Amino acid sequence: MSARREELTRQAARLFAQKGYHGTSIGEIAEALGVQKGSLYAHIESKQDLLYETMAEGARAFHAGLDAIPEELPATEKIRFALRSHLRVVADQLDVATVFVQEWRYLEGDRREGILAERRRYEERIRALFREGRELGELRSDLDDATAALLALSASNWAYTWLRPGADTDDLADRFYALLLDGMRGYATPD
Amino acid sequence: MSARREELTRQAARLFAQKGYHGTSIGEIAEALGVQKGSLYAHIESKQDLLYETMAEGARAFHAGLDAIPEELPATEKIRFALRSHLRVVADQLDVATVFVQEWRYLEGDRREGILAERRRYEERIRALFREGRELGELRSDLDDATAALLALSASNWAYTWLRPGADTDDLADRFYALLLDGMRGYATPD
DNA sequence: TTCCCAACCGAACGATCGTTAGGGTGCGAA
DNA sequence: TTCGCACCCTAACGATCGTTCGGTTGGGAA
Repeated sequence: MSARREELTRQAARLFAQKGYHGTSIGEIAEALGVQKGSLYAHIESKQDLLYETMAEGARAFHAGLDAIPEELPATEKIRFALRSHLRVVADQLDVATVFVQEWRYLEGDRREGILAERRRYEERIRALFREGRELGELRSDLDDATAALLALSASNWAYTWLRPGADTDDLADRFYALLLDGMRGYATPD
Repeated sequence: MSARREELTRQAARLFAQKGYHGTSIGEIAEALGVQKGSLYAHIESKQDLLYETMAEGARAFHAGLDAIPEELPATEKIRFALRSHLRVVADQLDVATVFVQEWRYLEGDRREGILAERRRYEERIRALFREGRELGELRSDLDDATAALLALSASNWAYTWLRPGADTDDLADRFYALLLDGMRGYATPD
């Protein structure tokens, strides 16, 4: 993929994140590149291509974050690292993450199913961490791990709306982690 | 507001939630009402009107939920009721809530500022509950209430993506509440 | 020096968009 | 019986949309 082509995808992701897929015209993307809109079709076949590529990049980034977590860590540590990874992806690739999280429904055709499958797989990988934590006794035995994963994933998925680039996402993830694991009540944190 | 007019707003909210504001055409809304698209302009002045009214209805519903929480309750109970209220609004008015949460950025003009102010005020009301809980000693004294509110609000705001109408939202809210307050760790729940 | 090819231009295409205008219909109040 | 009004239709408007196409350009490989 040529440098120019990557610049095109980057600008498209930026505009899709800012104004939405349907709210962004091919003309605007071309203008961001300093080019006539017809010229874009030397690089792409359709506007959908740009959406798909941004989504694929998002899926790749989120999964790569989980892949980097050492298998031998305790389940709770894996959860902590998963939170860190997720927030870091959002902060570092805010445009891509924003599009990945909220523009996927405008994907059409076969590609849509593929991306949706990647999204489901990501959620399942997170859920598995909580299940593992419960089964290994690191988390309470009566934990409803589906609800727990839902809570953590929901909070993470919402992050694109308030995370600003440059934030200390590791620290923030650790704060989330501490709240989720030990709770907010006064008596819940023995030292 | 006439019955026909309310039906129009309802259908618009449904389509905006399903296909997005820019992804929904006036023609589609008209078709849902069994009417020619030009006929809609006997009821509205512009497509923006429909978006604004859905947003305003969302703001009203979310705030009304908080208004109904008795002032004399302990802060932690208020938090539990706030979670119940939020999830109930999402489940009962899924279309309106979906639009309120993710289509606000397509609002234009003065109305946009008004709706944004209502969104900020809602977040501030939630944050105040956690602050109150900490100050009254119901929550741990070292609680980072901004982060705590962010965590709870993020999870709630994401609910429109997975909540299905007819779900037992009170039960789900209580499960979220229990996880947030007491944590997921094994030793964190004395009886 | 020739050739290739990625990149872009300029102009146009049909389709669809939100909106407007003028006229019609039927029902409830006066 | 008349009137007003809510509601709808048909037709068209200009604007903008995504996309196509033949032609041009410039720099690196041969």
